[in-house]
This record gives sequence, structure tokens and C-alpha cells, in this order.
Amino acid sequence: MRKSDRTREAILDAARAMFAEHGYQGTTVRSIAERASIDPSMIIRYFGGKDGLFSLVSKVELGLPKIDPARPGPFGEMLVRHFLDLWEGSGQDMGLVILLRAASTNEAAAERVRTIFREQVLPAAAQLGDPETVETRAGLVVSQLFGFALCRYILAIPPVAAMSRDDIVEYLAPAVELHLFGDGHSNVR
Amino acid sequence: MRKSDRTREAILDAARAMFAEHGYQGTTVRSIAERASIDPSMIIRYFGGKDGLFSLVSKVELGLPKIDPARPGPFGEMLVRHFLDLWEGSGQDMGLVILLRAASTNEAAAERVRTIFREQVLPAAAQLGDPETVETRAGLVVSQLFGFALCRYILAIPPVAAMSRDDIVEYLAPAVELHLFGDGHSNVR
DNA sequence: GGCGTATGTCAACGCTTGTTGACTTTTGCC
DNA sequence: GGCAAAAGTCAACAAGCGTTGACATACGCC
Repeated sequence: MRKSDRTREAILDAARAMFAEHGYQGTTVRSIAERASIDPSMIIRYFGGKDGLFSLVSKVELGLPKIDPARPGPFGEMLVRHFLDLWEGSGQDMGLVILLRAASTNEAAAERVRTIFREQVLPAAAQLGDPETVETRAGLVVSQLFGFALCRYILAIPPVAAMSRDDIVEYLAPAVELHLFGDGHSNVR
Repeated sequence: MRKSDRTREAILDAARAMFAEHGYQGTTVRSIAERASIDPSMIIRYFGGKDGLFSLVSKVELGLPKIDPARPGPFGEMLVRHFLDLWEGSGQDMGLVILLRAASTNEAAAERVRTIFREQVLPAAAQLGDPETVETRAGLVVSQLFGFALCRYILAIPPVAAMSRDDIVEYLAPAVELHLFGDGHSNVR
């Protein structure tokens, strides 16, 4: 029982790293096994196969904070910082990077992104602004945040990848608020 | 000489469609051949292989308009419309969608995106605003535009995919100008 | 200490991939 | 009309893929 837990963990770690770096189709069961220093068949035994393993490591819990519309605050800054924590999740997680990278070529992953948008983003956004336009505004915010992540973590476009955490917040927060509230001015800044 | 040109064209059309829809690794030589109703070996004969064919159809010419900094205008709107034309290129092209989709899992495609940023985006942006911050500002604009394309054409997030052309311009242009000029107000609107 | 089960190893499977080379058919020119 | 070259067809290749099942080993409990 003890030994197996350690190899399970090794497989999960290796899988997270490989999927995050090479996507779904670019990652082979054998390459995960080699990185985890175990036999490929263990992956099938413990996780049922490549799909099962991917399902596990690509789970994403955004954990969006519930915001009180009556109590205005620097929503943009809060949101950007929250997502930065998600992207650069300390060691573990990686879920968002894994999912985003795979979603371009794997329909199942894309569907999962849409589900996350529907079940996690929309409810969190529903509390802010005109209910009629929630979907559009949430879509715009996501396109800004995902686009930045794409350029920074996946495409590694030099100036975007080199930006400091504080710069990112400074530049992205106003844009997020612009999308979130529809007009140019946030309700606090 | 005449017949071969038609099959070359058929291969190119099929390849564009398949690469745009399934990415690089998700597209097989055989699937392209089947769609083009030709034999897989023809693809090797005419284009040297899968890589050569992909190189051809993933060529991108942004054709960014040279803008006169002395003559202010609705740069954001212009830019957004220009990119909309690129994404939804009538039949042909598709280059940007193909490249963006492949770039997530194909390092060569990602490198090509970075090259396009360096050789096409940066020079066009260099004429606007503080030269010190050109790279960062250009990176932010690209992250907004690519992010929107990702959500609309690749992830197909419903509200983003459903937006009308005019709505896109209305919502995206201010954000682009915000990134482009650093402050909240464009120099015209 | 011995035994049953959990854990790990190994070779092989069926399949798909990109690519190749030998072959047949069609084309265009004198 | 005949013939060389172009265009297309076909079967097969080596390699890599995810997955499987038979086997060997190590562990934990009575």
C-alpha cells in the first residue's frame, strides 16, 4: 500500500510535467513512464490508460472568490492575481496550463474548458453588472486572461513571458475591469 | 502539367482545412489524402512530406497597415477589423488559425509565431507611443487579440463564438487601445 | 517462517503513423 | 501514332503508439 502510493505520485508528477509541456497528443505513455522511472504498464494499471490519467491531472478548480457587488473593490487586480496564482501554481496543479495546451488539439479538453466557463466562470460573474450581458462580459474577460496565459506560458512570446508579476497586474487589471463593467472606468480605481 | 496543378491545389485545400480543425499532430497525411481524394504518396511527392506541407499552409502575412503617428485615428477599431479579416479569411489563407492551433503542441509552430511577432508586429507597433515600452504594449495587444481568437475559433466558448462582428469591434477596440497607448483614453474616440 | 496478495517486469499484440519504391496509367509533343 | 515523361496507384516498410497478459518479485500479516 505504501510503495504503490509513491509510484502513483511519481506517475502523476511526470504526467503533469509532460502534458503541460507537450500537450495531450505530444505526450506518450512511454515518455511519462520513463520520466517517472516506472513501467508503462503501471500507468494502465493505476489509471486505466492515457485518457484516465489525463482526466485526473487536467481537473481544474478555479476557486473564484465570491464577490459582493454592494461592496466595490479592485476586482480587476484581485482577479488577475488570482489567475496568476492558478497559472504558476506551486509545483502541483498545473491543471490550467495542461488543459489550455491540450484544448487546442483535443476536443475533449476543449469541451472541458467550455464546461468550466459555464459552471465556474458564469456563476461567479453573474453577481456583477447587467445580467443581460453577463455572458458576453465574462467571455471577454476570459479571452483576455487566457490570451495572456497563451502568450506567456505556451507561446512564450519574449516580452510577455518576461513581464514581472506586478507589471502584469498593473497592465491587465484595467483591461479586465474594462471588459467586466462595460465602460472605461472601474468602480473604485 | 495541368492535372498536377489541380491535385496540388486539392491537397493544399484539404490540408488547410484539416490542420485548422485538428492541429498538426491531430492531422494525418492519410486524412488529408482522403479529403483531397488522392493517394497519400502524392503529398510526399509534391510537398516533401507532412512538414513541408504544413510549412506552406501555415505561412502568415499579417499585412499590418503602416500608421502615421502624426495622424491620429481609430487605431483600435482598424486593428480589430484587420484581424477579423485575417481570422475569417475567405476560404484561402486560414494561416493564422492553423498556426495558432498548432502552436500549442508544436514547437516549430510556436517558434514561427514568435518570429511573426518579432518581424511583423514589433515593427508596426514601433511607430506608436513611447519606444521604451513598445515590446510590452505590443505583447499586451497580441495577448488580447490571440486570446479572443483562441476563445472564438478554437475553444468555441459559446458567447464569444456567437458575438457579431460589430460587437467584437465595439468591445475589443477600446481594450486594444488601452493596451496600445498605456492609458485609458484613445487619441481620437 | 510461510503464504497470499500487492507490486513490478517483460515481451508482445494489433494498430496507426510517415514514408518509400516499384509499378501502371495518362499526358503532351514530334 | 508512337514514345518519353509526367501523374497516379498500390503494397509494403520501419517505427512508434496504447494496451495486454503472463510471469517474477517483494511485501505484510497470521
